[in-house]
Amino acid sequence: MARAKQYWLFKSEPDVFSIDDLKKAPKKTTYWEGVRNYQARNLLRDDIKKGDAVLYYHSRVQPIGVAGIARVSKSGYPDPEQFDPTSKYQDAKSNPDDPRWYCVDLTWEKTFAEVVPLADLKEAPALKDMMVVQRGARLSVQPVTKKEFDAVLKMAAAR
DNA sequence: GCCAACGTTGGC
DNA sequence: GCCAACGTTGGC
Repeated sequence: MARAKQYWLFKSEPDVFSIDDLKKAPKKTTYWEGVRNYQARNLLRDDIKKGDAVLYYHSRVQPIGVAGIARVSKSGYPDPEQFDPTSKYQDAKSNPDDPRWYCVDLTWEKTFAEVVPLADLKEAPALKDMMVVQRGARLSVQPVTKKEFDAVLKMAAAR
């Protein structure tokens, strides 16, 4: 029985890994490593599944906002970097038999002609409950409703 | 670059 | 188990 597709928002700092970097990556795919927050980890491990749609959000660097769309191409699996001593994401306390951190694979799907800026998201009545517009929302992987997802697509198309 | 808000750590 | 101190995030 097919599970209903779900929607998410992934934050990234574009000077670290932008949506263009994702588009240029081999097979336009990367693994979303380095999430070291338990709430986000739980989503990656338990809830985010292959086929889910993702709003690709650029934080910190102007223009801040949703830059495009990506798709989850592999469901949650243990983040290999936690066991890599050369990685800055290594976590020596994580046990390979019971990994602490998870990642998913993300594939580029679409880059908007223009970033939909955070300021516009904040002004849209349909998005008033969206997590990313709330003050102090730091979760790097956030659930998004279908209604919110569609509203962002519409705003991107209207720009 | 600043700094407020947040999550995590660690002493007690 | 509390909570102060600390490190990080992220909008501005």
